[in-house]
Parts: sequence; structure tokens; C-alpha cells
Amino acid sequence: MEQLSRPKPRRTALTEALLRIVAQHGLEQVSVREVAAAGGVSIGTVQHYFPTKDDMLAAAFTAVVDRMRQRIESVCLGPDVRRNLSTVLSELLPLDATRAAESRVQLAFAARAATAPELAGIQRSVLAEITDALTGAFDRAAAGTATPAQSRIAAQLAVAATDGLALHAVSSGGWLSTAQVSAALEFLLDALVPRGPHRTGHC
Amino acid sequence: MEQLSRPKPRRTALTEALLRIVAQHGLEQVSVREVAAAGGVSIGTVQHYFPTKDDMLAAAFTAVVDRMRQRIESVCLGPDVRRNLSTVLSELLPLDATRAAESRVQLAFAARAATAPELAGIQRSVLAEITDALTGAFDRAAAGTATPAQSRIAAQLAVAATDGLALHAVSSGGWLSTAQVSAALEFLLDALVPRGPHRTGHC
Amino acid sequence: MEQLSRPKPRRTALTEALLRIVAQHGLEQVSVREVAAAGGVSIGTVQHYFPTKDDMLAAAFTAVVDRMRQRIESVCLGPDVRRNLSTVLSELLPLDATRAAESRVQLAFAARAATAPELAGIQRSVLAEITDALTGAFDRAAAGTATPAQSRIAAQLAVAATDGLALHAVSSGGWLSTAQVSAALEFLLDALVPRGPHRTGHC
Amino acid sequence: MEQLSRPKPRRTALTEALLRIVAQHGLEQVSVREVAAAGGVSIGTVQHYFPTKDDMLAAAFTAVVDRMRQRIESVCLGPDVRRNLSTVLSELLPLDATRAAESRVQLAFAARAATAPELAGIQRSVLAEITDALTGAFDRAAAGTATPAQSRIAAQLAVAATDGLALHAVSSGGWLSTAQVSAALEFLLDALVPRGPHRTGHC
DNA sequence: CATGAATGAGCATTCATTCAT
DNA sequence: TATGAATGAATGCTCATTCAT
Repeated sequence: MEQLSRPKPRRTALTEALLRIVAQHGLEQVSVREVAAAGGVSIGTVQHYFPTKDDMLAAAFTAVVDRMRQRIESVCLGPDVRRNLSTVLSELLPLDATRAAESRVQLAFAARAATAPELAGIQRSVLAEITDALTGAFDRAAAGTATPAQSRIAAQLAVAATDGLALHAVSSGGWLSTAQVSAALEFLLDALVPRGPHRTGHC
Repeated sequence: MEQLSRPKPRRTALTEALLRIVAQHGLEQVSVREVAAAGGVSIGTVQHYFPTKDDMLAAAFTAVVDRMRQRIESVCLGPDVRRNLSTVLSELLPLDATRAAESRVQLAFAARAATAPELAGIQRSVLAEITDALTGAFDRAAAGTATPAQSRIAAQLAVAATDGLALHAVSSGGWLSTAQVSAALEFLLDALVPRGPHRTGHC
Repeated sequence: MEQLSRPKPRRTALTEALLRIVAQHGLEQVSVREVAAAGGVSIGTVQHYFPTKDDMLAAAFTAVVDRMRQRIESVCLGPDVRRNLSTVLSELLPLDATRAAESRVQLAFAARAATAPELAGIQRSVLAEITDALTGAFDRAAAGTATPAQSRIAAQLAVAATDGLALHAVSSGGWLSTAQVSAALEFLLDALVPRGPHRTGHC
Repeated sequence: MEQLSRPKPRRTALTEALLRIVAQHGLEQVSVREVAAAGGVSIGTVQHYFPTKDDMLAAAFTAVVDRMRQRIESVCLGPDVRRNLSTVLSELLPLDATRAAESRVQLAFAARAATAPELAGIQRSVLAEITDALTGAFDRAAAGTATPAQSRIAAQLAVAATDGLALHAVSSGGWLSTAQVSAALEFLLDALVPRGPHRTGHC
């Protein structure tokens, strides 16, 4: 009756509170207590929405992945495939405060996924989705000079390199600057894709 | 053959017990109790060697890094730079059970380093060391066709891509096979370095 | 007879359990575990009511002080001021098992208050309250032959002497008998206040 | 061979370190660790001199009592008994920083003596000793107008009042000033002993 | 829908003590 | 005489979870 369009504001607010904690203090600092405090509700309320802590973590990881998907989908894609690749992958790099927080969150969940099968499933699906999309892009960029298998490997490599750069950037306390991260990504793309003609995009 | 004279100091045995736990169940399952149990000593003994848990974690991370360093240094290097790069970086990939465990450990510590400055310092130093070494290799491989700055970027990219592949392999529950991981690394090196002449190494 | 309707709130039961431990084994034997056991509840329950041990101690000290206040207020006061002083101060002396326990508790908290500011605050307020009351009594007893300042000093002295007697009685393992304690108090009052006429009180 | 006159400097240094801790942070903060640290020796060394913690505490309490005895004995006694009483009892009051520390220590041990029989024994003997000495003084001061039993009660009262004043002063966080404490003691002595002639002492 | 009482296992850490050197 | 290794119990406290309301 009261909430027609926005489905579950409370639940969403809680996952966002959780992600704020992860970005700032790491996944190991997440507790039902902390989430309740950060969300301004009681412990019981948190557990009303998420019966167990694992449920809460899975929901938060899903939210992260969705957020990332949305960000990638909303990117302005033009006719220049090379540039599109750069734009999309840059979304995964910690080039500003927002994306840095996102990267820390992603890294935290990925690390936990290494020993938590239910999180590994989520990770697997998002990797598959991104890789599939990039495979198509590399295919188009190669313009027939590469086999589909090669395009797929290129895509896997590109995503891995991007996540690896993000990993190094957020885990080394500033050893890798944002400029270096960007440069490394461009260096990779230059090696994988011939830079296309310089056209003005239409968005 | 392995340990005749020195009965392996207790301190080392404890960090190894810790790393076993991390590889199997993740960093969040590490507790003084668990380490004591896995090391076959009392809780008090653990804390005799490591006054705080953070001390213990830092010592373990240092041990991991040292182990990795040793492994890389003991790699058989031949005259073929391209092949050397492949050999060294493969040591960082989870291509067998041992290296998979190592990768899970590395990932766990890297993730924690994102919010734990003292671990970030260790991470930073090991990244710097590896990158420096690889920079030299890329410099030699380029044979004058690349600036030192370009070699450095290539090195950073190569390490990042390797760690990113390891990250995806261990965090996605088998979505990336060892064959795919290897192929992606070779694909990267092919793009960065012209494959040298096929000489027989001498070790 | 005692508790028909209200089943005595848990929180109160816990402070009483704590005070029982203090009276028997001293403040240094008080632990969350012991209080939980003595109160017949789980550790978690104790810490539901008292988030920290200091909270628990402060609540218990406050309870002691309140109990003492109630005891003093419920004392039968008659027209003979000298006798009233004796009656009230005797309530602070360990003349029977109940008051001996109370004295041990008071002493334990007073000693801790010497290095715990939050307990010192409670101690200060109860001393101020008792001293104020006694100052009035000494004033009336002097019947104009003493300045207010002198009455105040007399009150401070009387309370201190009483607490000192209690201190010696409970800390010397029976060196001071209850008879000696009583005699010393009467000796003090005789020296400070002329014994009034022997009237029969009306309660 | 090396240490002829001073008997056990190490042992003494340790009890003094312990008493420093008690004066500053209370008896409950005393641990073998802390004492070792404060004394600048290893834990093992502490336990070489004091096999158990109780031994250490008993030795420290004995040291306190001896120190107090020495202080009282070294007081300049003159022909004016009333003045002598005042001088001796003032030594037991926290009138300066040194004596305040001493009072905190005394109070801490007295409180523990309430539930620790071996400490109660020490407390009992020092109280007996002081009371005996004061009984003689009150006897002389009364000059035949009081029975020995009355003198004894007066002595017990005087010591108790003094300790009670010290208790209130150190446990109430400054509620009782040193001036008030002194005034209360004089008030008591005025009530118990006729002030003697004002002679010049000879020391 | 939301709360708070209650639980008991688990946490890192401190403790006094024993023992070999 | 002095040290440090080793122990295991105990500490205060946080935790996820269940349940009644």
C-alpha cells in the first residue's frame, strides 16, 4: 500500500550499510551488530531480513555485482571498439574514491569466495557474464583475424589483468598510482587490439 | 633426506600450521586456538612466540612472501628471456595443488592488506621486488625497442595479470581451468614479447 | 511472605549475586563467570544487563549504597539525639553477620575507589549525604554551644571513626570484637555529645 | 662477599616496585609480569625471589608495615603527650603525596586482608602494636583519671578514627581535604585528651 | 514488522606457575 | 643467580542465533 515502486528500502539500506563497513574496515569486521548499528536498526531487525549471517553476506555480494553490472551497462558505448573496451574495463579499476571502495569490496568477497562455495557461485556467474560480453568485443575488434577461442582467451586475460591491477592498487597501500593503473590497462589493450580510427562518439 | 639434524624450530612450525589453515579454510578461520591445535602445542606456547594475533599474521605473511621469493629464485633460468618470464610467472599461478594453496593464501593476505596497513607494507615490498626483477627481463627482451618506462609498465601489467588470473582461478570454484590460466598467460606474453629462438637451456 | 507478585528482576538478582561473592571472597574474585554462576544465568545474560564489568561493579556499588541508605532511613529515630547518633552509626558497624558482610563489601569498594574514579564519585556522594545528615544531628545535640563548622567536623570525625572501626574489625581477623567496636563508638559519642536525658522513645 | 651491609637489594627493589604499582593502580593491577617490568627484571627472576604471588604480596605488606613502624619510631617525641599523639597519628594520614601513596597501599592491603587470612595476621599484629603504644600514651595523658581499659578503648578509637579519615580521604576523590583531615584528628584529640602546657620540645 | 531477552560457543589475551638450563 | 620456554586455566568480551512478544 505504502510502497508501490521501491520494493524493499530497508533491506537495501542494510546491504549498503554492510558494504560501507566492508569498504572501510574489511569483511572480517562485518558482524550483525555492526550492520545493525550502521543501519540504525536493532539486531533483531537485521535478522528479520537476513536469517543468518551468510544470507546477509550473499545478499550483499549480489548487490555489489548488480551495482557493477549496472555501471558497466550504463557506460556510453560508441563505434570504436577499442575505446569501448577501455571504458568498460576502467569501470573495474579503483580510479576514484567510489571505485576504490568498490574494488576493496570486490576483493574482500573474492578472497572469501576462495573458501566459501556459495560466494564462489556468484563470483563465477559474474565472471562468465563479463567474459562473454568482452569476448564479443574482442571478436569484433579482431575483424576476422582471430578465432573465437582466441577472442575468449583475450577476454579472460583482459578481465584478469584488470582485476589484478585493482588488487595490487588497493592492497599495496598506494604503491600503484591511478595513473600507473590506467597506463597498464592501455598498454594491455594496445598489445591486444589495434587502436581504431579516431571517431567522435554519439553519446 | 629432508630434516635430519635441525628439528625445525617451533616458531616456523606454527606459521606453517597457520598457513595450512588459511589455505584450507580462509584467513577468517585463523584463531590462536586453531593454530595451537594445528601445531600441536598449547595456546600459551603460541602466544609465547607471537604476543598478539597480528604479530602472528604478519610473521605468516612474511613467511609466505619469503617462500615465494625462494621459489622464484630457484627457478632454472636460461638464455631465452621469453621462456624465463613464462617460467617465473607460472610459479605464481595455481597450476597444481601446492601452488593453488599458495594462491589462496596470497589472496587472503592481499585482501586483508586492503584494510590492514602493516600487511600492506609487506605486500608493497614484495610487489616492488618482483616488478623490479621483471622490468629488467622485459628490458632485455625488448632489446632496445622499448623505453625503461615501457618495460616497467609491462612488468607491472604482467604481474597484475598473473595475480588476476590466480584470483579468478581460486575464487570462482573451478570456472577457470589450469589450462585456460596457462593459455591466458602465454597469450599475454606473446603479445608483449616476441618469442625468442628455440634454444635448449642448460639446466 | 517475601515475594509474591514481582518475581524480583534479573538485574537486581545479579547485583545481589555479585555482592554475595564480594562479601565472601573479595572483590578480586568477582568475574563475569562467577556472577553468572552465582546468579544461575548464562554469561551472555549477565552481559546483556551489564555490557562491561565496570558497569556491573558500579551498579553493585550503587546498590550497596542504596541499601545502606535505606537501612539508615528506616532506623527508629526518637527525641534523644545522642541515642539516634548511636543507633544510626551502629548500622555501619559489623555487629552481626549481615552487617559484617556489608562492611566487607563497603571496604572492598572503598579500596577500589582509591584508584577507580567512577567508584570514587559514588563514594563521595554517599559520604557527603551521611555527613550532612549527621552535621544536623550534632548541631541539634550541641544546642547552640558549637559553631556549624565544628558540628561538621564532628560529623566527619564520627563517620570516619565508625568506618575505621569497621575497617579494623573486618580486616584483622577477629582482633577487634563486636563488643570492643561498640564500646569504642560509645566512647567517641560520650566525648563528643553530652548524654541526654533518658527518655523512652516512641517507636 | 660483594654485599656486606645491604642484605637483599634485589628483593627489596621488587617489593618497592610492587608497592609503586599498588599506590598508582591498585592491588588488582599487581601481577608477576607488572612487577618484573617495573623492577626491570625477568619474570623468572621475580619468581626466584617470590615462589608464589602470595609470597610476594605478603612480603610487600610486611615491608609497608615496617616502613610505617620506622616512620612512627623516628618521630620526635617530646614531653607533651597530647602533641606526641598528634604527631604520631598524623604520620598515618595522607597529608602529603608520600603519605597519600602509603595510605592507598595500606587501604588496599587492609581490604584484601578482609578475605585473606595470612594478610589479616599481619594487619592484626601491626594494629596490636600501635594500639599498645597508644594505650600507654593515653594512660599517661589521663594522669590517673582513667582506667587502663578506658585508655585502651581510647587508643583503639584513635587509631580507628585515623585510619577511617585516611580511608575517606583516599577513596572519595578529594572530597576530604588535608586540612579537614587534620582538623578532624585534632578535634578528636581535643575531646579525648586535655591539651597540655605549651612547652618547647627538645628535638 | 520489529524488538529485546537469553544463550553458549568462541574470541584474543593475561595469568601464575613449573621446569630445564 | 637468573633466564626464558612451556603450560593450561581464567579473564572480559563479542559473536550468531533462537525465541517470545
